[in-house]
Amino acid sequence: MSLKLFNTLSRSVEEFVPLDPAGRSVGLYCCGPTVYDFAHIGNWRTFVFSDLVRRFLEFRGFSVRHVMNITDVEDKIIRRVRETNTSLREFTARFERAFFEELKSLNCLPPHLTPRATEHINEIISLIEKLIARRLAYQAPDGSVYFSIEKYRNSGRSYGRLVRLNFEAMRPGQRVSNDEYEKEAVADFALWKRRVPEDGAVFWPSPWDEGRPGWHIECSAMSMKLLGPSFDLHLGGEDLAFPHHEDEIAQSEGADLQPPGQPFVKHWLHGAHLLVEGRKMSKSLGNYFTLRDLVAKGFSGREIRYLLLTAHYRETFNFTLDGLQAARQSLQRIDECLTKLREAARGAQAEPDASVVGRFSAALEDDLNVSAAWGGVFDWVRETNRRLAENSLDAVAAASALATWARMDSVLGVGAPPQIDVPPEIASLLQARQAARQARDFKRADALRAELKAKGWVIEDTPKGGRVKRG
RNA sequence: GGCGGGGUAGCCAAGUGGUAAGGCAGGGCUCUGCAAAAGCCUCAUUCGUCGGUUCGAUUCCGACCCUCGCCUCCA
Repeated sequence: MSLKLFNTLSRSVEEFVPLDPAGRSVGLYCCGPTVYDFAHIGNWRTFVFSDLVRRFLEFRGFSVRHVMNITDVEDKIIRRVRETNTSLREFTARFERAFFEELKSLNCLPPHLTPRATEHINEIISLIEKLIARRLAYQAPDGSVYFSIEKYRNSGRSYGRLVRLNFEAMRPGQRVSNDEYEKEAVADFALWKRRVPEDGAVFWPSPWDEGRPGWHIECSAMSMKLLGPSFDLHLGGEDLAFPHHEDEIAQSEGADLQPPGQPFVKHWLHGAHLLVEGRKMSKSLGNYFTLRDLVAKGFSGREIRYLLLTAHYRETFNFTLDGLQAARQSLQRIDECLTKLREAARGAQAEPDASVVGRFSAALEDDLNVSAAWGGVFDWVRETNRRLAENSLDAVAAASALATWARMDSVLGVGAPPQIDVPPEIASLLQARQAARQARDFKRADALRAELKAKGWVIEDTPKGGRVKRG
């Protein structure tokens, strides 16, 4: 079965066919963090979604080159650098480090390349030079360089392909008036912002005035440098479709570096936003969570990842603390099954169950229908538990089930439960209780049970004897 | 004003022109000395409202109600 993905360009689900004639290599670019603060749960939804795309492509046998930019120069960053009286690098390094740590705690595979905007100033400048040479960009009297959307449209290109734009009906928002530059048209956007005193030490020399890159240009410069002028997949949150991605297309295709007839990006994917506790996330509503906020509430990256992966990426998802609690229970159900399988497998090796993996894969091939994929996972868990309960799984069958999980989890990335070693002290208490029960000394047995519980271990009595697990 | 998502059980969430996946919670049961834990079973005559098309609509069409988002800070 072929892989189908929604493409924002066509607003329809399309078969994914890589540009690589061999059909094997895939270039994947995701808009990464702007490192001015800790990423919030909405940001993380997008990054977990990107990770799902990357993992599933690899699952399907593609060789993926995954690039994620780090935007480390931008208005908010500069303002905070000024306010905190630090250097740009010192300021951004802190959030960049936190970002990668948190990315890891959500079990997202690290992108192969994570270029920083500040380390690609030369590429940015040369891209702007190309646009000026093609007369699509101009230096305004204020010294900044802008991209002219009108000239771009007049050159036969279309602007507004990701979102339907009605230029006539466009009601200039308040933000436009806040953004007072001397550009020729309101819709024009900055490629290079001339240095102003508030920028402090944050500026670079350029063929124009000293200054810094505009917001969108770094993604064009870095993605084309690392993936080529035309590549397969570009991902980001839905809000980035306009203007960020629209402007990226304009800059990148305006520079005309693509082979004839080939687009800058073949396939655009946008992840929907999330609501938190049914409301749009905002600091004043108290429903603005960073990853560390949730960790402080006792939730693990694994639980958060699971919850973020339960809903389809194009649907607005309602992220709640109750949902996180439910996620914990759901994972426990999987963990129990896996733990029992490990006992039953006794280290045997076997191949995955092709029909279970096939159903799982088919669900994701259908525009990443992760909910349907989980449906298959839980049907499989139930069936496995049933066979485990009736003792009809031999070691090889159990090993096959474990291999089945491993295969699916290579995409899901929620992992197997950690193998818990029972300390000798606990094991001997358990043994003592078993002996007491055998001797029908229930008073002592109950006392030992209470003692174990006090030490944080819960006894699970089964027909085959007792087990303990962390309570 | 323009454009685009949504409204499916107590909560979260798939899905289909032919009678509603899955998870959590709830209920029942099994196991047990009693518990706990775990497991199994069960849980929507119905998919925002009203019309239309159809043998048949939750699904297609129309209208309406509600809700969320984008329209140059944004994941």
